[in-house]
Amino acid sequence: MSIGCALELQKSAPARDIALCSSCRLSGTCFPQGLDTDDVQKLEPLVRRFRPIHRGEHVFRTGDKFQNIYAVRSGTVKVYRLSADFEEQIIGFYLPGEVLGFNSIEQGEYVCSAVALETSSFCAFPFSLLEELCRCIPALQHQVFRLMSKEIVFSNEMMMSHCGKDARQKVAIFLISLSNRYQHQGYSAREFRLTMSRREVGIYLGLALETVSRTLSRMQEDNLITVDRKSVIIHDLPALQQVCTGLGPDVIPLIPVN
Amino acid sequence: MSIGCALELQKSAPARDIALCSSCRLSGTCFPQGLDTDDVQKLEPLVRRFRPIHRGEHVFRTGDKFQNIYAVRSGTVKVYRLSADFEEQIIGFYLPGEVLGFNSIEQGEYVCSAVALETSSFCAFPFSLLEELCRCIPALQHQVFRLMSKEIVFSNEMMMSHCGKDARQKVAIFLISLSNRYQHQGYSAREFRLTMSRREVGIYLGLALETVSRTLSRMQEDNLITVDRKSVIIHDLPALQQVCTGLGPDVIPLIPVN
DNA sequence: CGCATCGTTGACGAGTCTCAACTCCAGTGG
DNA sequence: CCACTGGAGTTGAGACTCGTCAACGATGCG
Repeated sequence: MSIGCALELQKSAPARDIALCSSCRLSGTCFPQGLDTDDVQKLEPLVRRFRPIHRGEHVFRTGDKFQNIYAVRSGTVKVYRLSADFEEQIIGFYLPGEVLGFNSIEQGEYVCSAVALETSSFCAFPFSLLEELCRCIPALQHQVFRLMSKEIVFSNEMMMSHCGKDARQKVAIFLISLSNRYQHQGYSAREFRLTMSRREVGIYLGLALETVSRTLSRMQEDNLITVDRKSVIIHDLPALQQVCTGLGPDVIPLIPVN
Repeated sequence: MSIGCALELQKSAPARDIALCSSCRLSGTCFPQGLDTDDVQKLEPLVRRFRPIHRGEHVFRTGDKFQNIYAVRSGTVKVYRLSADFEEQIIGFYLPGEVLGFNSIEQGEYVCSAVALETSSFCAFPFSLLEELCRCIPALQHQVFRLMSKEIVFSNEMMMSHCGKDARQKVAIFLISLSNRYQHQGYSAREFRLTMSRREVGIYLGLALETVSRTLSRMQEDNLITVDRKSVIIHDLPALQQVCTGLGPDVIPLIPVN
């Protein structure tokens, strides 16, 4: 069952003790960002909240009618699709505070599938209502544009981090991306769980799963990180960042990585 | 000189015989798409048009204040930036009818540079005015969302076409992407010019320029294409499409590539 | 407890990068 | 008109990274 159905369920069974946008600690990266209290009040009635879903359950599937933009409240979501030759392709992993579904506006149906990698919860924003509200609240419209712009930038970054980088650089970039994103939501930047499998990391980075495994082991030997199955501890973040650029540890970049 | 300055110039020197949106043959992929005649009339006064720029001239540069979204009227634009280690990274090539600048909304300044690869012309849409107009014209707001959504999808596609593909597949995907995009604007799908250098193709695809050259030569040997310097003729489009998927020529894909 | 899945590690080979030489072409100036 | 020059493109040879295949260990689930 995908969440579309769960959403229907929720309508009849009203949400119990689920935080409102106004008191949500993730509102700094989600739609309410930049809105004043008044405008958040207007946004509130749009939001659909419902029970968490478990690992393996889908938020939506390729071909489902596009209705909602989803904000991750907790957990991790893998967004993927199957290529023409039935290989899984991974578009991205979405962490708490991140928003998914923007890539399906044009088609009018979801162009990919979204599945929970662990128990996860969401807020759903019906897109047609969001569009209407955008016309009344300039700050909301701007925020939607900003979020979509951010998605383009992120996708561009990913694209470029696949170009001309070797396995070690790719894995370092991936770890630092996760670290930054967790930190941004108030989690630890140094210590987190890889909620996805080595295979999934490999697909995402364009590497064989064995290469991912080897690279992580190698980084551990070099005292950059400690890996134990799903858990990762970053010991030397600056060194890891230098790995990304391909610069030696003694070279100081003049242009900061943004 | 970047186009920002050219824009100022244009204000004093009014456009001569430059087509309006209502009569523009590219309006099917640009902002006017889906708007009725009335709404296009309202959009018209926003648009800034000016003289073509030459190869090597910039439309904007990294760090410039973000003001306009640009639509390519003719020519080719390379969008790029420098990485932390001063390597050129190419975000994309933009052809007539395509729209650039969406990735800079969030920062408020251009996060990349855009340079003409041949003599090229543009329409500029001041973004703040566009936002305002979006509140009055629902169809325009929806179109901006659609264009941005499309940009996300395209970037996702690029990302995935770098994953787990070998050089031959990457180059085939690149050629077919160009072919489709030219065809969509009424140009030939079979015959076109590669306005970018082998080096630039290589950077974009994450390959060495020698590999690009070798791959093109190899495709010519296989009678898939003819390459002569910048000119490309595609002889066997279906075969080229099969190269993309990695499927043999005798395997019929059940899911059409969209 | 058995089984399936996930992750690790090793050996080998294919594919691509690097380095280098060479050709071709456009533009420049004599 | 031609020689010169620099850039772009092609092609070859060797080195190296990474993918593939395989075996094995660890973990989690029924």
